[in-house]
Amino acid sequence: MKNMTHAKYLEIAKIISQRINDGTYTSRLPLPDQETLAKEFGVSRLTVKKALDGLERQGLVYKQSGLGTFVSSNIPIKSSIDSPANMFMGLKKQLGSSNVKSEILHFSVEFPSEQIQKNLDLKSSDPVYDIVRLRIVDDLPFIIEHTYMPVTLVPNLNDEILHNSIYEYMHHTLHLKFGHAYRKIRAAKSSEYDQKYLNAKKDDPMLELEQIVWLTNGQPIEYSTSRNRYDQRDYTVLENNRF
Amino acid sequence: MKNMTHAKYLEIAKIISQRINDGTYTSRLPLPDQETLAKEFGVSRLTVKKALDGLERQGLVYKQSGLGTFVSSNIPIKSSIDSPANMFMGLKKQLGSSNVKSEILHFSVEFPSEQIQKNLDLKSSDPVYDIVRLRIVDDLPFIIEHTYMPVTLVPNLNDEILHNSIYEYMHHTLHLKFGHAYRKIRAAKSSEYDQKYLNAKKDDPMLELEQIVWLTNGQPIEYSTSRNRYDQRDYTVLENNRF
DNA sequence: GAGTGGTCTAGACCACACA
DNA sequence: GTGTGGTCTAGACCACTCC
Repeated sequence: MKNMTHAKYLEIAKIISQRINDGTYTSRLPLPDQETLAKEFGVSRLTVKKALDGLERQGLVYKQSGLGTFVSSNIPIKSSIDSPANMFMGLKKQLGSSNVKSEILHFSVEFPSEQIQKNLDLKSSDPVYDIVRLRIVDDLPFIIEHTYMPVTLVPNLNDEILHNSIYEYMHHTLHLKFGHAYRKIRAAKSSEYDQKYLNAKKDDPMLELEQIVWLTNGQPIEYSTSRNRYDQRDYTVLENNRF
Repeated sequence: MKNMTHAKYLEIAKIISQRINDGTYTSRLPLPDQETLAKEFGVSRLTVKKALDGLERQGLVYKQSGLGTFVSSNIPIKSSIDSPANMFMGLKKQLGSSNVKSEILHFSVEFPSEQIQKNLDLKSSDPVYDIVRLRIVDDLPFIIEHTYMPVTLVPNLNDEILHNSIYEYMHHTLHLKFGHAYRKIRAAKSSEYDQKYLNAKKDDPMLELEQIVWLTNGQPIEYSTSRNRYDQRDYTVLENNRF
């Protein structure tokens, strides 16, 4: 079947990445060559290459023309407060089984300001949600998210969804698919809001993420800023020199 | 010629991205379909697709199966202090024609600490450079970079190179090629160093980038931390939901 | 020379959007 | 149905690395 979601190259990438995880292929050593893998999986060499290209962009392997494909070495500076900046998921999914709750600090529908019109490509007559949530992880205040979304693209948003996961609602109920995002990461001084809800001290630096997220059809779906205390989270980027 | 650096798909991607820049293809409108582009460039459809895949990962276009390929809309929250976190280049190249100078605050060769051994995958007997530079842009202090590099991989480093561009030396003289990097971005309190050299006030937050960079052959080439004042720079990530 | 990954083609079929 | 992008193949040749 040539279905996108069951594409052979995705299956093969999954299998190979499992083999890297379970130690079948080990760090700094070469994988079997592409022809051999193609025979094993009963596909053409190009399909194997496509799988390996993806894994290379994700940093799991690297290739050297004329030599082979190798498993990347482990990353020694990973830590528990690392949070991938290159992901499309809500806090709940990102933190796995952790206990994530949300307190709604503000929830309204408004006509958008000029800046929000620009950021979400809207007319002044297109209403937007204006949402401020305090996300609480393991009963400790963790992050303040201020989110704007067009009402027409995300109908019927309500308190219950806000207390759980907006992302899950968008994906599983509305079947919206995220395409790309532009994220900006900066340091900032703590505001009264930060001090009140995140227990930040007056001279505690804050880490802020500002982003616009687009759907696969090119429409902006979200403009938001998220702030956390400097000692509770950092953002990581895995970058790759491939086209 | 089937040379990597003159690959057809790279040429085509370059031409298409120029056409996006000069307005031949405009925002939110479809490009010619892949078959038409293939005929125009005298290549197979797959080669055109490969070019478009790359441009899509870079956020310049987005594709919709069954509909076409479209030019992404402009990003309305770009600002002058934005600095792409997903790039392999030194300050000089990144800031273009700007006036970048470097003051050497520290330069020594040492045996690596345990942490540095881990970060650069070295033995305790492999010497490393320990470099601290203050980067000055348009005569204003901008960023403090603390860099460790293995001596064997970057021989003959000297004051003159440090005053100019280490990256240029690595690329053009040593012909080293960067493969991937893991970067960590965090907020921090200002240190005495920051206050002395970057004119940070005591309660000014700092933005810190910590990174490991690997060559295309899997060897770690650099471990570094860079700090700037919160009001002088932010990092941006363009992220993409593609494999 | 032998073995590896990189590029490219021509052709085929599938999935999806829209009329 | 028509037109779009997505996947996949078999085969070819090239560039690079090591022996």
